[in-house]
Amino acid sequence: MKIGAIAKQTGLKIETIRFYEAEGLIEPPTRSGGNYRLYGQTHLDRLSFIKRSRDLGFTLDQVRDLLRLADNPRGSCEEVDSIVALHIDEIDHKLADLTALRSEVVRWGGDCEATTIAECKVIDALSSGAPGRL
Amino acid sequence: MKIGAIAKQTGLKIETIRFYEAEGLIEPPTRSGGNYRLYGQTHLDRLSFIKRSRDLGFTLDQVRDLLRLADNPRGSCEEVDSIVALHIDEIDHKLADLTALRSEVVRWGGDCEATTIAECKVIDALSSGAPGRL
DNA sequence: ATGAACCCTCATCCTACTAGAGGGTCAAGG
DNA sequence: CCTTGACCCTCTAGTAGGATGAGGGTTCAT
Repeated sequence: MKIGAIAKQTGLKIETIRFYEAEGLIEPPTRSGGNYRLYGQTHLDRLSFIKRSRDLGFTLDQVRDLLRLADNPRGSCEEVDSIVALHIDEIDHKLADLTALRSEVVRWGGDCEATTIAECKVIDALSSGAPGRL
Repeated sequence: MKIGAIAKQTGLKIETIRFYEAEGLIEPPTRSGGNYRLYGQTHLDRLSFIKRSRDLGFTLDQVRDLLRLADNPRGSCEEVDSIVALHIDEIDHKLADLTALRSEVVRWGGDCEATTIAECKVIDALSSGAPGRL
């Protein structure tokens, strides 16, 4: 299959697939007479793996590690578990940060009823370094 | 004050301040005989404004807009309100995404008890496009 | 044979900085 | 007077993870 077809099947963009090839995440596929990339099931599997991992928020470096581990069926899955655990930790941190952030933003700008900038609470808060736990 | 001093006062890095100058977010300051940047209260205020806005998660473009609005005290603060409301929306979306993501990751990797890759649930899920609403 | 749809490479851009090379300035100590 | 160290300068390039566009070639149906 050509790159457009595999892009549709995996849900990746064409450019992204070429980017992954340049990054060494997938093997360069064979080429047709007209120099088109031709993919098979192996590539489809690998690209789907990458797509799913990315959708789950793993970085490309983490995906690289997961691929390396997946390529070695006899290996221990300890390392996989630790990558996942780390990722969950990262997500939890981001969630906490975002939640705190939201309440700050709401607190600062949530019910500004001024009409001009001169009276605007938000601008005021940003300007004066108003009280805040930030 | 020199750039190092204002960096300490604002909590910004020196390079970041120079970057903001190059980006046009602040006026180029006067220079000393030795070509050092010399800042005053105006710069301190503006840089603090930027720092606080960034800490609240506004993009540089949003900060640019907020600065422009803040510079015009007679203007309406409607636009400020809409920037803030939009930002809260964005945060809410990210929160929802991250929450969904977390439960997916936990579901896929939360209690893998395998010892080898061949049996590892996580790798399996990533490889086979296992059930999931993702 | 021509037009549309597809593909190619290569270069540049995006956010918001960060890091490093290679040098200049300035005040204090010896 | 000289050196040392802290500070500053400009300029370039790099980061993640692609997106976008220019300028072309290929394939296939009509």
